[in-house]
Amino acid sequence: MKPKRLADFELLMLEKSDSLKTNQWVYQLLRTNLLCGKIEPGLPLTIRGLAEALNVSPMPVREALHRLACEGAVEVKNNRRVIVPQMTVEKFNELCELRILLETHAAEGASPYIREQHITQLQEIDARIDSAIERGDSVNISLINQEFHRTLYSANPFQISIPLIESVWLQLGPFSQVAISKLEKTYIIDRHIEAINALKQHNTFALRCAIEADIRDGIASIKSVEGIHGYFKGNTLALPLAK
Amino acid sequence: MKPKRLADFELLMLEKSDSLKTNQWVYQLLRTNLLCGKIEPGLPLTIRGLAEALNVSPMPVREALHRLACEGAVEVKNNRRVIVPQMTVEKFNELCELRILLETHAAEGASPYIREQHITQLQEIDARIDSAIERGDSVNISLINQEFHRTLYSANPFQISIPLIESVWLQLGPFSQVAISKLEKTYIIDRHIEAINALKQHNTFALRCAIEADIRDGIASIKSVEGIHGYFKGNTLALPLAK
DNA sequence: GTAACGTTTTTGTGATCACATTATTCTCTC
DNA sequence: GAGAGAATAATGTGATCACAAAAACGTTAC
Repeated sequence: MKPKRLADFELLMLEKSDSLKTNQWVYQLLRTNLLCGKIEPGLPLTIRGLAEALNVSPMPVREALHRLACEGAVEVKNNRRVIVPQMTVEKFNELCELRILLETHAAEGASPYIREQHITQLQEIDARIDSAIERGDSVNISLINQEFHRTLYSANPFQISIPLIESVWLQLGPFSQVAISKLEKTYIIDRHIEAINALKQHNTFALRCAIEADIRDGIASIKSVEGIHGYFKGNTLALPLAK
Repeated sequence: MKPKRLADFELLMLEKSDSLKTNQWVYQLLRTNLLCGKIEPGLPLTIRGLAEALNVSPMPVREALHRLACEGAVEVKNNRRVIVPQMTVEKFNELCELRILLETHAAEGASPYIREQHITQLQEIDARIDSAIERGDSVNISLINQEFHRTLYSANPFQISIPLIESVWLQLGPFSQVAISKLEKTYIIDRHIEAINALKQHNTFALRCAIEADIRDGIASIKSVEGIHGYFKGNTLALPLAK
């Protein structure tokens, strides 16, 4: 079997607005594609290859890849090859624990700053998530879900943990998306509503619980995917590609 | 008063070994200087200026600065100017909380993997810290102290929170160092010994407590510095430069 | 047919240049 | 003398080129 190449992949394109610098456009495009699982784990990424695919010079791609490497979204091997990292069971569990640790903390820190406008904003985002679930649009479920969390934590004007949290998301993203896309039916208890209610009451403890439950639900969904173990690295089961 | 310029600063130099790529050398050099407080908060950093000071082309400096920005060590303003970020009271408190959150977690995760060799390694590092305290070498106290923590957490082979922790250190570093250098006498209860004892007994709870106490001691030292409020941004007190 | 070797191609890094944007400095006006 | 505006200098970004290291390929020997 021939190894997959970059050219074989359809990248999700974002149009480039003029206000956006080229390197930021490339960065966001790659980032989104990674989070959506469009670029699958193990695939080697080359500067020139991406530059050609995106019709830009190698320079902005170089910077974007370096930044993604710094955030843990891609992995630079000793050979200075850049690949999308593969997931192991241990890494997955640790990343989940870090999500809970950081996000419950961030939620607690945001709680005192929540105003009416935040509540309505969060409700609006939650409605969009429901709509995406309705359509079975797994990519947008993830993206809008992240928007919900980011909006909540950002209510704290002195927030500085969001970059750390986004780094964890980036490391979990590609794998989660691959797994979730195999899930026919997404059954969801709406923890976001629980969180919003906790915010209304300024009940910090209930908020922490809702956030933790939300994250754990997501983990449980992923773990419920049939044959999930085959998607982890270092497993002898057939990988999806070989099927 | 003329604003300080990059050229006015004596950079702590590191020799460049051949195995090290130029960009990594520049990165580590800048990183160390930031952690040591050699480059003071508020100072604007320019690519060409640093390139000239280090006798390299602008390209490796560009990459190093971008990476540092990604880690939060330097701040890119809207004007695309790069400066060493200034500390606020709120940011400082939040960073300290994050340190405790992440590092107690990392310590707990490392605990089951601790072997005899780790213990002796940690004891050796701790001895070097004592020696640095003896000499009053505040720069090395910080650097070796970080080595202690990093070594401990790295015992866990599935460790992935260290990059996050290092990011927090980088954000705290410049400010802490400036503050600590004003501290004549560093009185230290050796929490590291407490941590090592907890490790020997595989007492995870005691380990968490020792790590948290160690971090809180450091915070208390900084807060005990006379006139510390003057070093925070947005304060009308005279900054050390104007003294 | 398979493994080892040498050649060719590809890749990342560093350097240099061009350009648009932003600071800085100088000059003119009041 | 001080402030507004224009001219000049400096800066970050993107593009292109040169080079060394690494991967991919084809060839040869067994």
